[in-house]
Amino acid sequence: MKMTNQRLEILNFLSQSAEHPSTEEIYNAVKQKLSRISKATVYNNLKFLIKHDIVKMVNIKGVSRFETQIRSHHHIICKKCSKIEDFESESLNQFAIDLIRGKTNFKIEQTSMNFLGLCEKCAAKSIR
Amino acid sequence: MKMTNQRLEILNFLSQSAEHPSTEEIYNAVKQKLSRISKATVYNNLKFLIKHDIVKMVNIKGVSRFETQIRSHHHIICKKCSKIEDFESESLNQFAIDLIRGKTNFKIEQTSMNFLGLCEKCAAKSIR
DNA sequence: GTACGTGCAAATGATTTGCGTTAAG
DNA sequence: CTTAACGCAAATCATTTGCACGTAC
Repeated sequence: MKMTNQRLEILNFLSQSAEHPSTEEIYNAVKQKLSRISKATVYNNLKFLIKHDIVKMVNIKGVSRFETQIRSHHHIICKKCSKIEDFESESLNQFAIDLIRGKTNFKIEQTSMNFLGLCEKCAAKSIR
Repeated sequence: MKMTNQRLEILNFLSQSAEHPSTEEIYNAVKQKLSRISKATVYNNLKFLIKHDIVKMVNIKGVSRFETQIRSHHHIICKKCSKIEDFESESLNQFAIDLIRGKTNFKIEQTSMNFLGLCEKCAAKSIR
C-alpha cells in the first residue's frame, strides 16, 4: 500500500471524527491542511480505503457517509435529523452469524445493521 | 391516499418482483404498461410509498433499490455481483431490539441488517 | 371544484473519467 | 525507474425541481 499525504490526512480526519462525515465534509476538512487536494482524490481514497477494509460507508438519505473501521459496530439513525449513534455488541454479531450459517451458502464477511427511529430530541418534538 | 394508475403499476411490479429493482428498472418495467409515465413520477411515487411504509429502500453501491415491505426481513448481499438474498428471522429481530432497549434513548421503529460477503458463485470464482 | 398527481425539460448534486503531471517505493 | 496517485476539468448518472396540465375524490 502506497501512503501519500492525502491518504494520510483523510484517514487522520476520519479517525478523529466522532461524526460520520460526508465526502463534502471530508474534502473541506482536509483542504485546511492540503489546500490543493481535489475532490477526485478524496473519492479515490475513500474507495481505496473501503476496498482495504480500513473505512466503512453508510448511506443516509442518498448521501454517503464514512467512518474508520475500528471494530464492527452498528448504527442507530434518527429518521428526522439523521443523527447517527454507534452501537456495538459482539453477542448480537455472533447471534446473527450463527443463525445465518447453515441457512445459506453465502460467505458472510461483514455485518451491517441499521436501526431506524427517532432520537430523544426528535421524539420529544413529535409529541404534538 | 389517492390511488393512481401509475402508483398502482409501480406497486404491482414491485410486489411481483423477487429481485430488488432499481429506479431505472422500475421505470422500464412500468413503461411497458403506461408508456407515457415519466421518471419523476416513478421517483415521486417511490418516495410516497416509502413514507407510507409500503415500500422499503436498500442502497447498494450507491444505487437505490426497492421492494415491497411485506414483512421485516434482512439482506445478504454479494460484494462482487450485488445479488441480494432475503433473510428473515423473528428471533434475530427480537434479540437485537431487546439488546438495544435500555442501552439508548432512541425510539427504534425499524431494523435493517445487511450481511455482506460472497455468494456461492462468486466465492467459487475467487479461488484462484 | 380543488388539491394532489403527472409529464416534461431543465437544474442540481454526487460521483466518475480522461489525461497530463507528480511523487512514493 | 516505474507505477500508482494526483489535480483539474469535463462528463456522466441519479435525483430534484418548476411549471402547465390532468384527474381522483
